[in-house]
Amino acid sequence: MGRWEPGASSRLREAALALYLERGFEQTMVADIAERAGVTARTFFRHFADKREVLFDGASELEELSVAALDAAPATASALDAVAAALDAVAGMVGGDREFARTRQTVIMANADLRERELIKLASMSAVLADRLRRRGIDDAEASLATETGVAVFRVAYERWINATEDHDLRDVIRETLARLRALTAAG
Amino acid sequence: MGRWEPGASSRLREAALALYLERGFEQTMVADIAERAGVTARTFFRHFADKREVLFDGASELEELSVAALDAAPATASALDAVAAALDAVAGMVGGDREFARTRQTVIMANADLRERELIKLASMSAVLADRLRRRGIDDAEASLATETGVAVFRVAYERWINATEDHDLRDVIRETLARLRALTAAG
DNA sequence: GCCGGTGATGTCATCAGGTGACATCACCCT
DNA sequence: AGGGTGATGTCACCTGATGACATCACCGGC
Repeated sequence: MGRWEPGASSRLREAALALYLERGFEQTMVADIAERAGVTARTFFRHFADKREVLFDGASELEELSVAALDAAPATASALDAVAAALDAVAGMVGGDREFARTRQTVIMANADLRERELIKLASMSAVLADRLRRRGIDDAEASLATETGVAVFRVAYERWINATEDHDLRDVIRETLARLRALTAAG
Repeated sequence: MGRWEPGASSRLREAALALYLERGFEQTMVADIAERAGVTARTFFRHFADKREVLFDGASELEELSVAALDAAPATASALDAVAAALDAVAGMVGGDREFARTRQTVIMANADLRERELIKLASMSAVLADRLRRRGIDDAEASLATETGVAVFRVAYERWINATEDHDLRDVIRETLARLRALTAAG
């Protein structure tokens, strides 16, 4: 398209991840990332809304994927089962490369701003999924409760999956965690 | 203490809330807040770590309160019941002034940065509570799952409470929501 | 009653994140 | 060949945030 090396986005993404990992998020300046990617700082902000977004720009695809999976769930499925289907789809996409997930998580967990961003992405997904549940005729509060709970399950499962010594399938960990939740709530 | 009017913190807090409500968070500059409070911008940052924190600085007290409530729960209580006790304590503190909660929520929901901060405060509380559960001998994953789920319940209940036409007791709404969660997970 | 310590504040300088406006240049299409 | 298009560079600027240092009222001891 332009006179420059193509793939500025990917180069910026890689440069940012590498630098965030090497010296930490705060210690990395946008100018550094841009320089390593061979562009100017202004160009960085044309590709990513802010310094954090470079680690989260896959979230919208993930959101679409999860919505599709939820919509594909049978109409007879319970609210929680529909959410489980969505989580399964997300896990299929995120659970492929555990090594990558681990380093990404290392970077994110090392910085509060990045943790905040991670949380709001999940919250956004929860909101979108809840909206789809409502369109299925599910009660307002019940829809929110189902997706918020589902996201809680995902969060716990994801962390377990990342920190486990053995390499399980993320989808299995999610299923186990969901079963555990059922036991937990039944016990009371 | 000083030669100036005392209570700079509260004045800054009030000024900030008022301005965030009047013209929005982003449109409000720290200099404006400081001016309305009769101090300089530099002083604002001595009282609050950043522009958002002025709306969340009660969180640490809330965290301590919740921990105390959880620790006070009987040793025989289930993980979820202990978390419920903590939520009950939190609700007792934030559930007092619904009008204030509503305006505060209006400000927060109008801005993504503020929503992020809100999320991480709850996540932090979840992490702290999970740690206390672990000290009770509760399994690692189970502890996280219980507190994350509890926070999910709180979030949904809080929103319902704020948007309800009638003025219920937040603690009751939480109890109802928790009961609903049990039904939801049992149904699957 | 004076006197130095203390703590909150003011002042100044500076940096980093982020944005708008405009110029530039390769590529494509006609 | 020439104009349109889109990505980039360049420049100016604002705002959030922080460090260093000065200042001044209050407090306790002498």
